[in-house]
Amino acid sequence: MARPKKFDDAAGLQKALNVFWKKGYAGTSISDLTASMEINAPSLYATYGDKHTLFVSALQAYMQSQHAWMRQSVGENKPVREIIRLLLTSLVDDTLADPERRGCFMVNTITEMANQDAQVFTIASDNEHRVRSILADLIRNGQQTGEISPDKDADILASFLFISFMGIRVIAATNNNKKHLHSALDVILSAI
Amino acid sequence: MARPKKFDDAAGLQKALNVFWKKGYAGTSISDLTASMEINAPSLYATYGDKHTLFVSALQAYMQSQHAWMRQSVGENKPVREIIRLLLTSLVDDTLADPERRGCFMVNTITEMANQDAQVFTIASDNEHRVRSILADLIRNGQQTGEISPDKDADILASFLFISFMGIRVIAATNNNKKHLHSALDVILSAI
DNA sequence: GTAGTTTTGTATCGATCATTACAAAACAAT
DNA sequence: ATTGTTTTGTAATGATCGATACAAAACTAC
Repeated sequence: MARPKKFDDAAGLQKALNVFWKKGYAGTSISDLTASMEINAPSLYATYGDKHTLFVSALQAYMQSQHAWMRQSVGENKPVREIIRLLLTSLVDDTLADPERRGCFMVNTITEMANQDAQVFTIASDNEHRVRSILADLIRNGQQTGEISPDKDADILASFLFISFMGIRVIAATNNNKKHLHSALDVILSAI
Repeated sequence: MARPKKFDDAAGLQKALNVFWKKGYAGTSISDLTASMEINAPSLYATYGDKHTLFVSALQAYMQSQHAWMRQSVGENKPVREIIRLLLTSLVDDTLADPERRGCFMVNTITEMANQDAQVFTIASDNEHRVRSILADLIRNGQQTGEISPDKDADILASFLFISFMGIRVIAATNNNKKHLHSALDVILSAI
C-alpha cells in the first residue's frame, strides 16, 4: 500500500527523550534529534509533530516509566520502611550510575520550563499529585501495619518524601559520594 | 579622557542575572539581554565578555548573595532550631513570593548545565561545599548548646538539610500551597 | 579648539535555528 | 506493469543565533 517506515516510532521517541534529557529543551536542536534518532527532519515532523510536541511526548513517556517503577516498588511484599529505603537508595544509585549525570528529566524540565510553559506546568503538577498520592498510600499502608505512627499525617509525610526525592536528584548532579548520600537517607527515614 | 559610560556595570549584571534566572542559559538570547539591560551588543561584549562569561558572572553574583543571606541568618543570636526554621520558611516564602516563579537560579543552572559545562560544575560543587559547611557549623553550634543531640553527625545532618533546601526550591515551582509546605518543614525539623 | 581615548549606535557577519517544498524511492494492490 | 500511497532524501525557506567592524559621538587633557 505504501512505502514502509524504516524506523520504530517508540524507539525514536526514546532516542529523543535521551537527547532532551541530556541537553534540555532549549539546548536541543532539531539537528541533534535527527542525528540521534537517525531519521530526517521531514520524517520527524510527520511522525512526532513539531519540537515542542515531541518534547511533551518524551516527557510523558518518562513520567509514565517513573510512575511504573514507583508503583512496582510500592507493590512489593515487604515492610513499608524497607520499601521507602529501597526507593531512596535506588534513586541515589541510579542517578550516580548514569555516566552522563543527567539527573531527573522531570526535575530538569520543571526548573527549565515550568515557569514559562503552561503545558509543562500542568504535566509537572499532575506528576506531583500522582507521586505524592502513591507515597501517601504507601505511608497509610505502613500506618495500618503499625510500622509508622498513626499520629502522623500521611499526606504531609508524602510531601516531605517528595521534597527529598527532588532534592536527591539535584544533589546527585554535583555530589557523587554514595556513602555520604546513603547516610543522608538514614536521616530522611528517621523522620518517617 | 574618554566618553563616559551611560550605564552601571553592577546594575547591568543584576539585570542579566534576572533574565538568565527566568529563561535559563540556552533559553536566553543576546537580544533578550541587551533589551533588559538597555545597552547595545558591543557594550555588552566590551563590559562583560561573551554570553558564557556574563552568565558565569551572574551565577557567581547570585551565589554570593545567597551565601551572604545564609551567613547573616546563621549569625543571628537565636536558638539554632529557630534559625533553621527561619531558613526553611523564608526559603519557601521567598520562592512562592516571586511572581515569575523562577525557583532557585543555582538549582536551575545545575539541572540545565552541570552535566555539560565544566565551569558550571565547579561552581556548583563549590557552592555545595560552602553551604554544607555553613549548615554543619550551625548544627555543631546547636550541639554545643544542647539543642541538637551530640550523637548525630553534623555533616550528615547538613547534607540532609541541603537536600531539603534543593527539594523545596523545586517543589515550590509547581506547589504553591504555603500551609502544606510549612507542614512539611516540621517533618524536616523533626529529623534534626 | 585640538588631540586622544573610549563608548555608543548601526549595520552586518556567517552560522545555525525550526520548519517545510518537492521529487525520487519503495512498497501494496490490481 | 501500472497506479496509488506514504516515506524518504535533498535542499531550501525566512528568522534568529552569537559576535563584531566601523564610524559617529562624547568626554578629558592640553
